[in-house]
Amino acid sequence: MAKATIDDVAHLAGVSIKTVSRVVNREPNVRESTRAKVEEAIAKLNYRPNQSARNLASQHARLIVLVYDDPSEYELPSGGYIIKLQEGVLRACRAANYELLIHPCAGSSRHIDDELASLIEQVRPAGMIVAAPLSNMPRVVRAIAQSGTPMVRLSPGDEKKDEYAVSTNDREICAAMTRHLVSLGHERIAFIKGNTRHKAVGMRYEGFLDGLRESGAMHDEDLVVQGDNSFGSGEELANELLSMTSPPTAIFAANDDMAVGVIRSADRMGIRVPDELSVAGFDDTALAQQVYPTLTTINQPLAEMAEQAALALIRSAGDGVELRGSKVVPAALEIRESTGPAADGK
Amino acid sequence: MAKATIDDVAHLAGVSIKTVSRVVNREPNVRESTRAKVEEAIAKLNYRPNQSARNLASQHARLIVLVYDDPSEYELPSGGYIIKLQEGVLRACRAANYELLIHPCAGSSRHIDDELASLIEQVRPAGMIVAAPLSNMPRVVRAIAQSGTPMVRLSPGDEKKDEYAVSTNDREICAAMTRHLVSLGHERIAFIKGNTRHKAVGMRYEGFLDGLRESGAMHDEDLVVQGDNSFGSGEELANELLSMTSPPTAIFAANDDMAVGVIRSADRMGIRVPDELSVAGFDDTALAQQVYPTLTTINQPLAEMAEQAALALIRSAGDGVELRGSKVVPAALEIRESTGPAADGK
DNA sequence: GATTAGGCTGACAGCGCTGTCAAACTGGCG
DNA sequence: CGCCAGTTTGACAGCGCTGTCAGCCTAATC
Repeated sequence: MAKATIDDVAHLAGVSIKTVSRVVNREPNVRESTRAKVEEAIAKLNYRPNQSARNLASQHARLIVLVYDDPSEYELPSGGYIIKLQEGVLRACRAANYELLIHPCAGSSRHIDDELASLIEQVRPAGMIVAAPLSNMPRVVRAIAQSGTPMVRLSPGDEKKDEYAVSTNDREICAAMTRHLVSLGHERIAFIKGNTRHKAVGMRYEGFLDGLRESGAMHDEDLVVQGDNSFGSGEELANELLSMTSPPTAIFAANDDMAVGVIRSADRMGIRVPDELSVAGFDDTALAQQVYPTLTTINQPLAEMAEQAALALIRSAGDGVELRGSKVVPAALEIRESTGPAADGK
Repeated sequence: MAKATIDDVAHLAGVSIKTVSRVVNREPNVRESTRAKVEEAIAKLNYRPNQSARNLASQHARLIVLVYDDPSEYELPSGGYIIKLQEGVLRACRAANYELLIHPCAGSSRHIDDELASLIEQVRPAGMIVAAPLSNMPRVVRAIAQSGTPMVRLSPGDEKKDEYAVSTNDREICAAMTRHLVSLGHERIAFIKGNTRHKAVGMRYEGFLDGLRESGAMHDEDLVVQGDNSFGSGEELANELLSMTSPPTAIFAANDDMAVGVIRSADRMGIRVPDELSVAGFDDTALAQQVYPTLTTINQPLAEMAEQAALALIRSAGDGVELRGSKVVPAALEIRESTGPAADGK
């Protein structure tokens, strides 16, 4: 019942441990008949290589680390963002038989670089995936880069040539959403900006401006307000916007939580959505389909992005080719009930 | 710049590597002056022990594995359940300098025991935390137990004496919620049962019955329906319940998602909550505070439960004492806007 | 001063695997 | 048949740490 080691397998198959190692690692130059013998022995003994030993000998673990800003500190309790990232990474890991270590850490901490260096030296992962907003922080990126561990940044907002990054087309898709609102007849469209810790979130506002420009719509500075990504801020800012003498007929929020806050505010003020007010968000969180009316939003392909990141890391660990360049996974509009034609006669 | 090893430290401090190992592992029997010398050397070289080597030598990793049923298969996209579990485990890990490996797996898979055995043999974690509903599955529990890895089960519903489990008082707290509804004057209270994959969820219905009995209220079988934990099922079942000739004045759903479905249904049917209908849920997900009206629910202390589980595992890894018995972390009522006095004259 | 218990330290053998390198074998060709 | 290049295999030295055990040193005791 004691777990079999490579020696047991070698013995049973009548070969050296090195040959067993070759078979296990699918290395070339093993005769077919030998391979078969070894595989039979492996099956018979139910042998499974000890990762720690492999890691020690090969200097890196079959492990991917996902680091992200500790959500308990500031973020929405929904955690949908993180779950989706994990889901994508796990999809890639499962196929390649890698495991996933998650390591949220306080982006604001002064010792974050030390913490990461320590983590890396301790587990020596095959690669690190750094989620926004950590991926925007030079100290974080530098700490990992210095260790020589392959890294891919998610939505960094500022790709450098010598690194690999995966992002989405925040700006373009927000322009598209804006054009959609304009095409519904909205002339006074408000925008609630998000927390700019995520640089990509900043791009959403740029996209909004692009969309206005592209569709020849008016831009009113008074209709742009600054939120903090929270449900509460959306609610509060909507209260203000909707109390204006000439209120907007559509509100586009930089994320779903704020958009849902807007709907809640409208609900309390007796303003019907979408009849009197159109609301659009960004993220397509679970919430978007659970509110009433369901929220028109933008589906950020977080899981796919994370999967691409993991895939790149695994590939690079396999062939040793250095990561470089970047990849854009496009987002998509999700038109639901919360947007509709602008009210007439306004 | 090459990473320092234990030999480098031993050399610099003028002691043997074993002594360095003692200092690093806080073992007793090291003279204070020696300890200081070693610590100085460690600091100077910025030495960090290589986990893989430690793992290999000590036969287990400073790693806790959290396994749960793969949510992408059937569960709500919110993932709040998982995030909370992770949060709790991470809290404990951070303090003890452990890392967290997450491993969702398909509970329905025929090879799940093999998958887990393989995982365990490969990473040799210090312990495993098994979340519901996996923690109810004999095959899963047996596979882990056989490996000899310390394990704690979360909400297993059926503690065995020789294992450690952490759960909450589902039944008692549901009785309390029911009494609360009765005390508000409700006489026709419906209950939407949840998916019984989670045995603990089954206890919620028992608690409902207890509460009815304890407060001397009537029990009407027709008001008990079977949901599947999803938002959609809550909505659908509420449609039916509220269309009855003598509809309930309160609906208690076995989880928040279904409760929110109920609110949505009422909203669509023009039934005011809580004026005409009280709604209660269970879980206190993020959603509960974001719906309108905010949802009265039960705060299941998932993060605390997970933290206790991890703490127990870490403790056991430290002192080698076997885990045994079980721990109950009590839940709490969260009374919000969705419940109120029963409508008069009904 | 001799003896002894106990605190402190170090030598050394692994843990189970991979990487390196040399040896053995193979088949094709002159 | 001998030779060569290419393929297949194995011996062995680590990877960096922990566990075991023996030895040393100290101080307390008689």
